Amino acid sequence: MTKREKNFPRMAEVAKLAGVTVMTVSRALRSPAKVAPDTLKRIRAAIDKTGYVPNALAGALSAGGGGKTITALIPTVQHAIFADTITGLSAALRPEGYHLVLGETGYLSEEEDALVAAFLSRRPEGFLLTGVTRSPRTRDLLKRVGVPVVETWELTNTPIDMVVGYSNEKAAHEMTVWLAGRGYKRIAFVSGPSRTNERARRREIGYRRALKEQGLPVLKIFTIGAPAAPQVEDGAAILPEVLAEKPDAIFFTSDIYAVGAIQEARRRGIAVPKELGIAGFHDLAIATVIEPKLTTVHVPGREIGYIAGRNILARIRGEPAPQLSAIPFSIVARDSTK
Amino acid sequence: MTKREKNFPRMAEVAKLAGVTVMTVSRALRSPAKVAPDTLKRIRAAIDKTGYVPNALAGALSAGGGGKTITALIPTVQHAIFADTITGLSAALRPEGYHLVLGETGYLSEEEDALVAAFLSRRPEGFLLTGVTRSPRTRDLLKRVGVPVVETWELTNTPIDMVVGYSNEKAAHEMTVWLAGRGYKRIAFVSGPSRTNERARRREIGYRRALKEQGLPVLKIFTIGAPAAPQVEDGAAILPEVLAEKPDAIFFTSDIYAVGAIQEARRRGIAVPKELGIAGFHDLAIATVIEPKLTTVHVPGREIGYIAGRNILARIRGEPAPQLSAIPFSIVARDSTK
DNA sequence: TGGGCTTATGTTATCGGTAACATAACTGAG
DNA sequence: CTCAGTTATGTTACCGATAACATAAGCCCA
Repeated sequence: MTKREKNFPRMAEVAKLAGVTVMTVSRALRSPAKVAPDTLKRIRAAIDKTGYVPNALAGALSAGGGGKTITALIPTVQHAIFADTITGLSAALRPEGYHLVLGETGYLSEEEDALVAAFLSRRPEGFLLTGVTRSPRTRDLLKRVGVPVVETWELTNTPIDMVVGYSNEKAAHEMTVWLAGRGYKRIAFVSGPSRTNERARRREIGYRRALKEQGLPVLKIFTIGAPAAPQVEDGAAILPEVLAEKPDAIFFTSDIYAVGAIQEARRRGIAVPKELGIAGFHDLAIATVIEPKLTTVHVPGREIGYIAGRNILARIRGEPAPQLSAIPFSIVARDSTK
Repeated sequence: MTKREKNFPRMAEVAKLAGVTVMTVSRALRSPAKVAPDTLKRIRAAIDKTGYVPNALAGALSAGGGGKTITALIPTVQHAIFADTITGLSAALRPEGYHLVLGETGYLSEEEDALVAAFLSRRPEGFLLTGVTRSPRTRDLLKRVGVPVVETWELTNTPIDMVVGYSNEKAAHEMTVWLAGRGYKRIAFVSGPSRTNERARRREIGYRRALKEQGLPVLKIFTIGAPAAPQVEDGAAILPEVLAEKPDAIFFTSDIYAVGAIQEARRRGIAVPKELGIAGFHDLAIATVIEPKLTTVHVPGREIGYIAGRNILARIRGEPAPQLSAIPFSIVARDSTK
């Protein structure tokens, strides 16, 4: 790649073909009303002929703005809830002509730091980040440059800029209380990799608080290790250990684990929900495919993405946008609990 | 956004702070070996102090290249197979410092045309496209600009540039033959929205060819209408109509439909696979969650993305890359067929 | 000790556009 | 008929960086 773009025609070529200067072509593209109809026609024809596509990089540089892109950093698209978020965001962005640049952090905080810096160099006009816990360095950087930032999937009173999400603690609390209300006494909790996943951590806090309030025993808490997208097998593998605690219900921080556990319970001849209640989190598609259908917490992945997108766009336009948007979750009672 | 970027510090500020010209800063960043160790230290300090992040837009413009981005256009991230492709692509790109710009076409060809043009303005260095059928306008445009393009999820002898995928026709053919081999005589076929989904179309062709070869009757072919990501309910809803054809097996173009059908069959008291065999396509996670576990065609979503990424990068570097990469699929026999 | 070579840094032009101002041609009212 | 106001287009400077070339020290060996 030396000093000239591949085969992209430039505005200058269009201009020459139409017998005008580049400025007139530029105007024809961004404010056609200011160009004589006849000239406009010639320019349009020239654009067609050359297959000209404006260079947004150059345009943005000159206009002094960003490139009409929003950057989203999520742990992985493999997880349906984040895919939902992306779809929601994408839906918010499209009508305004904004593009989505996607980065996967693999649940790794260092990776997020690296990606923020790297993506910043592309001068996005906004950021969607997952979670609310991050390195001070990244916080500072983002604050300093003053780009609209939405943190998602959790709430906090001290966002970098804005938050869109729900309280994972409250959600887990609510589910635990609900389970207690169904008569379960020994409710176990199986967490995702809490070291790298703050959402899992908050859920554990909510679970503990609920047990204390209800006067129920806190059983040994199990944590699934791998900092990656959850796998059904993980849930199956951990079930035996959890059973050693003699729980009458198990609350998993992900439907995926819960499904694995149900399958494993079936293999072991344990009746769900008769002998053992099982609850998940997220309300994924598999929750209604597994038999018995899974009791879980429905979380609004798509709305989070959409609202986040709307808020970022509002900020860009200089309109007011809420610092905190709480999106409601809900308990979905199905057949895996009594 | 007037004439100056928000709060992003510029190289000039770093330069002043370090007591050098911008050129020296630029060098410190891209070829530090050419800068005196002492100067380098001062520059690094200045960068830290200012929180400077290079403006890749300007850099790319000047260097005459693209912005180290690859654009991927997929129907939707909602569908796990495309999420897989994205993950694979992302994995290939990351080590080389390339960024991924994502567009969702919603299975709409016109949307794809619009997105290709829009994304082209960002001067990506490569494109990943889904499928091999597209408007001549888009084909021409992409050919003309000479950007590396990989078309995916199908094969063709006349790609715009490169293809990475497998033959959907062959895959469906193989599954149909396999079903015939298990003794099924009246094999029905339920297609996804074939008007907007060429993959579904090709699978139908494979299915028909197999039946003809096996001397089996072609039953009425059912097509699920909505041009969107498949839903479990669609499969359940269509089952009664399909049953009117008295099939002894049904081959769905997606696991998602197949799962819905299995659930509906259970509701109706039809024994799967005893009275009715059911097969899907894609080998999604739900295929092993549903009971009986689903017989399906395993397709290599992640590999497709990864290989596509590798090929694009090879092209960018001027290395040879295969015009056609066939990635193997496989039949996965489980319990939903006899 | 001086000219050739290396090393470190600066200068100038340029990437492909757009903002702001300048100018030329045309319009219409007094 | 003239001059102000409009409309259509051109000129110049600049966005933030990098390539290519230029220059100034420092170094070495004959």
